[in-house]
Amino acid sequence: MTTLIIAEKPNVAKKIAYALAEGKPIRKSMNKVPYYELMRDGKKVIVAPAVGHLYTLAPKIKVYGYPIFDIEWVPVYSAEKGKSYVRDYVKTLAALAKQADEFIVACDYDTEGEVIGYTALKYACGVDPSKAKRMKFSALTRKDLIRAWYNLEPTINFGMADAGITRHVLDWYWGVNLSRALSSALRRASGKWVVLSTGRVQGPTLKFLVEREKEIANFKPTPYWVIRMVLEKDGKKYTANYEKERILDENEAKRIVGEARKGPAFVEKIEVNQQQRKPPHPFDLGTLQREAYSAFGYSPKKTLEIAQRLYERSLCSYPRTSSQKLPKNLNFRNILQNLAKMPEYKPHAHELLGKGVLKPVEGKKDDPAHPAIYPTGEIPKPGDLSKDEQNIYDLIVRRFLSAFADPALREIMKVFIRSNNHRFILSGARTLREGWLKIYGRYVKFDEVLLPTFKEGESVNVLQIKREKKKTKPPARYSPASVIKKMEDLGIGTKATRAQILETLYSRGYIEGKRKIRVTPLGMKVVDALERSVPSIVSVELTRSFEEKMEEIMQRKIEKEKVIENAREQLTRILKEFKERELEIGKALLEKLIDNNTKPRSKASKARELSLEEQEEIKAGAESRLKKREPLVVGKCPKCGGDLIVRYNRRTGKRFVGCSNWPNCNVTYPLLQRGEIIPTGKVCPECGNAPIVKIKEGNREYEVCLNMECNRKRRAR
DNA sequence: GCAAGGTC
Repeated sequence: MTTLIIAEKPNVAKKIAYALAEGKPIRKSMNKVPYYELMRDGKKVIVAPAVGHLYTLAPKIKVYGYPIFDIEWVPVYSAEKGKSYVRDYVKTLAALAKQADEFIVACDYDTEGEVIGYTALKYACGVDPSKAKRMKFSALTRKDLIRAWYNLEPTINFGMADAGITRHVLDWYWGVNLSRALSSALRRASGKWVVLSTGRVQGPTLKFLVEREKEIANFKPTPYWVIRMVLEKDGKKYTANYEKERILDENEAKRIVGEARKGPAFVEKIEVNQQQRKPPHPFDLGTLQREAYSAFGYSPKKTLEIAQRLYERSLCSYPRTSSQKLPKNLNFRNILQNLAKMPEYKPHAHELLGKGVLKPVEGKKDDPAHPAIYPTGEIPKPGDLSKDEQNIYDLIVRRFLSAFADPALREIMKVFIRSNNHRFILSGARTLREGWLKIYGRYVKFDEVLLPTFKEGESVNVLQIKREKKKTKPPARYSPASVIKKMEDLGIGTKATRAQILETLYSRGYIEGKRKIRVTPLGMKVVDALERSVPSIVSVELTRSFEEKMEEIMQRKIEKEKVIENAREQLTRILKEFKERELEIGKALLEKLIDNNTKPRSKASKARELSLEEQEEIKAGAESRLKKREPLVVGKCPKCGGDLIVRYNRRTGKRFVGCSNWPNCNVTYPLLQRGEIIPTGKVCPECGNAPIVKIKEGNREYEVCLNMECNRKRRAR
């Protein structure tokens, strides 16, 4: 008797083998694919891995037309580029199956896992899937795996397999046929062949990006006013805000300023509150992707790739997880002791080890197959990690450590200042006890606004009360990180595919912009065309209806053939109409202008907007993020003694030097727009008050006095 | 050449 256990991936095969072996399993390999042999209860057991899906759907007929419904399962290496490594896994499973007379599927217990097991049995092993048993476990611990071994399900879960197969078929029917239809329409109208695509996830994702684009295009800014009080205490200046944050009427703002100016101003009330802030929950993939984006500017795809490399080197746990919880039986103490071998984590790890009880915070989300992402305790050798890997590793380690740390304690202070019949609020905040911020503080930012001590009733030295005109802003553009979040919230795509689907939208030319995503005219028109002809493909409701059907199939309330047949009929109708209107749809895709909802922009404004955004992207670049908080100081202000710093005009993006005490001090100097600015610390000897800066442009360097009226000449260095 | 879903 030999039993073959099929796991979803190599690492899981290893874990199953080690859990079930009496003693140690023997690691062998075939076609460079690792597998394991062991004895259990007098039986020889082989544990071998798949690598995710080994089979995929492909059309039986290789002509590029539509509609196509005649599809079959084929090995992924024959259907997709870059998947040749899968061949070795299929070959290995096929060979091992010949030695076996009992088969057990031990893939993840979900619909995709069931399909992986089903197709592996049927096509790679050449055995009847109904002959196989099922190991069912929700954690990869020895205990769970042994329990699963002794409580084998007599068959695989055919309801789940059918639901999964149906999902594959429906996605293929809708996605491939509509992608072909779009591409064909465009070719009909333009004579050119451009690959267009859409699908159950791409469609709604592009749609919500388009909606945001339209909101921005249609946005009409409305003016409002804010009122501020600048006051002085112990020689320092503070700004208090009027209790009503926005005033929509300028006359009202004027009246309030006039009345408030009459005074007298005094401290009416002081409110001090303390807040405990718990550490953030352990990382699921989506949260790691967002954090890596905001800390380092990495795209979600890049973060997943880096995390996968760390995982392959055993430095962190499996990254494709939606769990925010750490397993209870994980040896936290051991991991902390190992992390303490690295100098940068040593003090933190030691402090936590001294706490006695190690109980991590956890988030709400869970994942049946994997825990949250944590460092395994394996230590990278110095210089082993690239900069990117080092960054992600640090993020994961610090997030893990801080989950065990004490809450931070914050103090929020509000000083209510009354002037005549009006009230202003001066707000302060500070951290009283750092707690987890000591470890993770570099990746989160809490305001530190220190206020001096005020007493209730004391009079306030008001320097100025003024109104400022502001404008409401359009909603912000999506970033790659916020797109992933939105997809999560809508429940479309999976943790493992969202980043990749976003990349597809870029590669189709539907969207552009590294940090602030803009929908291109092509992207706008694709959504417009689909909305008119196939509205369901840009709606999240399609995913919802798939899910309902899958649930019914799992519960054996409906047959998968029936669901597939229904989709086929529905699509046949839709695609027939699409084909009849192909030329018209293709012409609409070609139109130069975006649809009526978005105004065409003038050349000038478009050019300015793009360049501004590009500048913002560069400025907001990951490397400059930390620097941005510390502006470049080029000298002291001759008028008030403040710092002269390099600032950027919000509207034009052009740089200039201004005083850090703005708006109380209005000293500014123009700057050349090109070249690196290097402070010299010198004051101009000619005019005696403006700073001298060095400008470095390529290989040229020269020093200039910032004062335009000064006679000092440029000096080459 | 097309989807979305696993995975190295």
